[in-house]
Amino acid sequence: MGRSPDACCDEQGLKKGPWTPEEDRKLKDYVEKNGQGCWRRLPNLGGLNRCGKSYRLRWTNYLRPGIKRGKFTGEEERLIVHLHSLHGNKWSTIASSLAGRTDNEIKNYWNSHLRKKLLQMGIDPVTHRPQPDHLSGCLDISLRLQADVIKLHSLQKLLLQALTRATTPSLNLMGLLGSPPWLWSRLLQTESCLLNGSQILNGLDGNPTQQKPLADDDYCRAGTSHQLTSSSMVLRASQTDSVGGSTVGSSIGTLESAPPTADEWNSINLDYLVEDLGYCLLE
DNA sequence: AACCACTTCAACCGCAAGCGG
DNA sequence: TCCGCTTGCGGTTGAAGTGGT
Repeated sequence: MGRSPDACCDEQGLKKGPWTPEEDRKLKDYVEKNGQGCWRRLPNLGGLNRCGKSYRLRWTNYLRPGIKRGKFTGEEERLIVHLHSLHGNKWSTIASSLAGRTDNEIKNYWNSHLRKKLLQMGIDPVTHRPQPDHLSGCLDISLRLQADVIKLHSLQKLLLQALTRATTPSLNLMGLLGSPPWLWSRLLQTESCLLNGSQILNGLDGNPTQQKPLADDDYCRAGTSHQLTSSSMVLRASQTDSVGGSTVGSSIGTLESAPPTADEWNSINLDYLVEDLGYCLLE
């Protein structure tokens, strides 16, 4: 299908390089009068002499109404990371979920900012999974920054909601997160009273729950385990916080634990949830 | 002030999909 | 079905900007 590479790009005499304000004005005037499309057939626009691709790119990435310029918000950043975990480098797909942002802008922002941020967290920006070599470093960072209790509370709430929804029989929470079962089991044991649902813990790893908090020894083992994942990193942070601060308990106590609908459950991406948690800890 | 290294991002390039003749 | 045109997408480039020495 198709044909060999676009011949127009090799044509001689077509202007390249940065657009001048005058060129922008002419292109904008033309599109506003005649509408977009058929870029290849655009006339010279009274002096403009560029490749059709150049017209389209300039219009869609810069001149089109509704383009949002400027710094990405934290919410936009998290959304991009989330969508990238779902769609990979499908920049146009990602851009369709961010009003006013172009695929090119998102791609640039990913390559210059977000990718590095994830690497800094020890998360592989391609797979969105932890890089084993960096896990211990992430632990230190996350624990240092957990002083931001309010932020942590809301994130912890999300995590606990997800755990609550894991009662859905067809799901295997352990398999989804890839965390060592003993770590999950221990965490859930200590949080069960807050969730008021210790029964949901039974059967997750096949072992009956025991109401026993994590010991320091467990943390040490977690920090040195090669199986440790970003999820357990975050869990450790939240666990420490919940043990040390009573306000966490009261906050979590208000959680609604109504069973989710199938759609609600399907919309949950636990990998993203965990990644997002760690991501916010680094903000 | 001059130089260098690094970062950012607008723009380009090659490719592939969609579509019509 | 085939062919060629047009558009859209994702990777890459390089000029401009920034910060450090």
